[in-house]
Amino acid sequence: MPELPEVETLKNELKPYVLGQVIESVSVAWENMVQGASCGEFCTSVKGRRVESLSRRGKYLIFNLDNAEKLIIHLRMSGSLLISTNENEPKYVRAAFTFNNGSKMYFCDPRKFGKMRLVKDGHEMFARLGPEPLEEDFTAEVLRERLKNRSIPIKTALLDQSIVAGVGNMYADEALFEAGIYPLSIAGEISGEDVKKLYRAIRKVLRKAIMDKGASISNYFHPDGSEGKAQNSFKVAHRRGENCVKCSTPLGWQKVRGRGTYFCPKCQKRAGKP
DNA sequence: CTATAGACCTGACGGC
DNA sequence: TGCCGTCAGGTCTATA
Repeated sequence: MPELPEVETLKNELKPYVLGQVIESVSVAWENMVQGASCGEFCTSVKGRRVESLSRRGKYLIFNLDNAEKLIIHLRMSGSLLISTNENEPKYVRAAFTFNNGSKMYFCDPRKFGKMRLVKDGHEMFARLGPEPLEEDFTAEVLRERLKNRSIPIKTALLDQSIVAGVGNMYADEALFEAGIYPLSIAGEISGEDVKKLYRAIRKVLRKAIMDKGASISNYFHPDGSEGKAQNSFKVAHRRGENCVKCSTPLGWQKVRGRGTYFCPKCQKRAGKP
């Protein structure tokens, strides 16, 4: 489920359940999801810590703990965090946190790609992440500079977290459609005008998705079991076989560096050199 | 340094 | 029904 809008929504929706709570215990069913320490060390260190605040960096969800350590969770492809206040346990539970009010937070993940780790404050975990696309310091000029001299497809560049943090496969496709840019355009060859369009498109698409509380596809649910509706506004992503909302041309699909890519072959022109 | 396959995992779905 | 191939919202690693 996780791209920036989904993680941002998750952060907001988890707050009422976890802020101020003390983690009484942790159990881990899939040990490979713990990084940076052994499973036992991880559980021992987390136990007894109070959650002071939640934050987000790129697609990482951060639990700021009362001892200045941070519990960092990445949901990767199929992870979700579910809150339960009763005995019902969801499917695919890979780790479970029990809070002092009796509620539980389940880290569910069918594909077992999700990761979590505990880091000290000031850890350089995020050193290589690019700018936050919704922050003020991310400008069209910054984007242009980061795409300069790159000979990779723009679709691939948008997925590179060191260029911009938080954009994933769905919102990369949506942003490129919004900007009218062909996904295989070479990143470094895109004109200044088109980079501006792309910059605006990225922010527009992400903001809209956050207002819609993220996308719920592939059985993803919010912590309380509700669903987001961002997918209902998708114009190209996951719309294989449908027609373009602007020009009615059948949408295209192809793999770009291994990732399924949806686009309109008519509206999205190759940017820069022909 | 940059760029690209491969690896990590499981489930759902379409075709035969 | 079963089997097989493809696809799924991500990122790390090894290799040119």
